[in-house]
Amino acid sequence: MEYKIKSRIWIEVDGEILLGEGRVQLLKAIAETGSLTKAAASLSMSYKKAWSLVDAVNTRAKKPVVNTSIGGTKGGGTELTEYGRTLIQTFDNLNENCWAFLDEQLANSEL
Amino acid sequence: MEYKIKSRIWIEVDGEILLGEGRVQLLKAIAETGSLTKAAASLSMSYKKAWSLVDAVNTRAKKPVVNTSIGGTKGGGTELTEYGRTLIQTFDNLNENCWAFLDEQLANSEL
DNA sequence: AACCGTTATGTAATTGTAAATATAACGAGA
DNA sequence: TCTCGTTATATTTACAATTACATAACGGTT
Repeated sequence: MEYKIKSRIWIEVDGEILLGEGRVQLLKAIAETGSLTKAAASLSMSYKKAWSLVDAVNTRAKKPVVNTSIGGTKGGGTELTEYGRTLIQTFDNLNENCWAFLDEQLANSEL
Repeated sequence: MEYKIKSRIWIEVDGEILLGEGRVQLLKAIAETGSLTKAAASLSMSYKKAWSLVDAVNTRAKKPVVNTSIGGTKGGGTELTEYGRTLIQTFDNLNENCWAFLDEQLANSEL
């Protein structure tokens, strides 16, 4: 019966989405699995969609966010760059700060 | 080329959406037109969708947000309650405070 | 040279959401 | 009592986003 305030944040570049919660989740799955295929599967997401999301992030960010390799013993793989990791870290920080801020704001309102 | 941070906020009750930006916009249109039909049209939204949104807000809020009347010379109409107006007002305040907070947060980050 | 798991990309199929359409009820005024 | 614009609701239609499927390329290893 209580009101709860929720939010979603995202970062844009040139009016297009660079990074949001879904993409961060995907990047985290890539960091864990080392593979875009496995990351997509772990999120029950089609490979095509996962690829499109990562491609969008990679081309719009100021620096590359992932390194990919094709072929070889393991078939290839996808790994986060150092910049990719700081991007995720910063996003998570912004998000948590935002939630705390909004909770406080709502508590101070008269609803 | 610069990163910009965006956000959307909404208020939930029992895990369901009570009020978000779209619903606030609709309530504002109702306040201006005095009619759900006209409000929907002014937002290029189907009447059915508009009605569903208003109904959801009205049934989940702690107090009614609109008063409706059917029939009569003007056919009827929909008007905001006092509580509806304060709800809108508070939502807009929360939203603007959130935007300002996030802009500041992003500026203080290293992205 | 053949194999394997992966990245990369296009096309067809599906499905879930939104819109369009139809219908009923209401009530003040002419 | 008839009209008119509105609220209220169900059903059908259309569309857009997502998934599913198919195919090619890659490069260590065997």
